[in-house]
Amino acid sequence: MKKNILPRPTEAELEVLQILWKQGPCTVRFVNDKLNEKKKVGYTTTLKIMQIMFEKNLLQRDESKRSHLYHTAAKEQETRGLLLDKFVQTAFAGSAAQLVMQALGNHKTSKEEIARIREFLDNLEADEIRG
Amino acid sequence: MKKNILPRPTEAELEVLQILWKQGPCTVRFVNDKLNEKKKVGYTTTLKIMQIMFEKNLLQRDESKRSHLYHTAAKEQETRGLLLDKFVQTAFAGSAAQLVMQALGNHKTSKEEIARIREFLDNLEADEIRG
DNA sequence: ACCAAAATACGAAAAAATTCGTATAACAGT
DNA sequence: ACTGTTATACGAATTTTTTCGTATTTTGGT
Repeated sequence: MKKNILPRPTEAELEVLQILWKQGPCTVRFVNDKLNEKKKVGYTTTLKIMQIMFEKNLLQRDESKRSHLYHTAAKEQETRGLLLDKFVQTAFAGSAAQLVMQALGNHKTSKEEIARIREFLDNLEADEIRG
Repeated sequence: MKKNILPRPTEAELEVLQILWKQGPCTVRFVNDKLNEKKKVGYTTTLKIMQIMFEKNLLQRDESKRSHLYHTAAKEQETRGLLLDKFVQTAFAGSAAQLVMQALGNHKTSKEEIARIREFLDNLEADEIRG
């Protein structure tokens, strides 16, 4: 099966994706309202961004109703992975471990989160040993 | 003391920074050669980018010789931290722990790296308990 | 059927980022 | 001092991304 390689979203596009990830399928109106909670942005601007994302296949939409319902084309994890790869490359010279440590250092991480990360590492190593 | 808030570097600028981080102070020529190991890019293009970075105070330079020697204005860690913050915000909805786990999941991390991350977590928690 | 409200489509302006051409200055070797 | 090489400065073209104005369409209420 052919892996559909989607383009990396721009920053404005990412803001839209965040909303769709959180809320599920939305109308342009809804996304625009959400965006405006953070900064002023015109409706047609948001519309255009989402239309472009549709053309790029970053989004799909249900056109059966008047207000189209948009949803993401790729899984949240997939897109984040794509962005992460690029980011590790360009900002951390390819070293994921470096990034991880800096991330843990900067943002104060709670005990619970640290615990979850530990668990995660356990599983990782377990997998590694198996193959 | 006033914290000098530098702008977030663009992608092209980041490529330059990576080289300077790795090599220390460089001439434009050197940076351009390095860049060309990965992709074709004209000398004056690289020059221009670095001049802009100089104007933005992302870089400083020694002009005493004919070939100016450029070096980064901020510490590697500082810049990475800045980029990381933004990235966590826009791609991981502010959750550093999420980012960490995805980073560890995607890139196969070696046992040694995992061990170092564990140590890091130990220290983190120790610090947390103390203060 | 008509009108106001709200949606999409489209094109293009504006802003940001990247690329490069040309002019000019500095230097090295002869 | 002359000449070719290599550097910087500068401006502008190109490309990418973001923003929005205007036209048109759809719909719901009267």
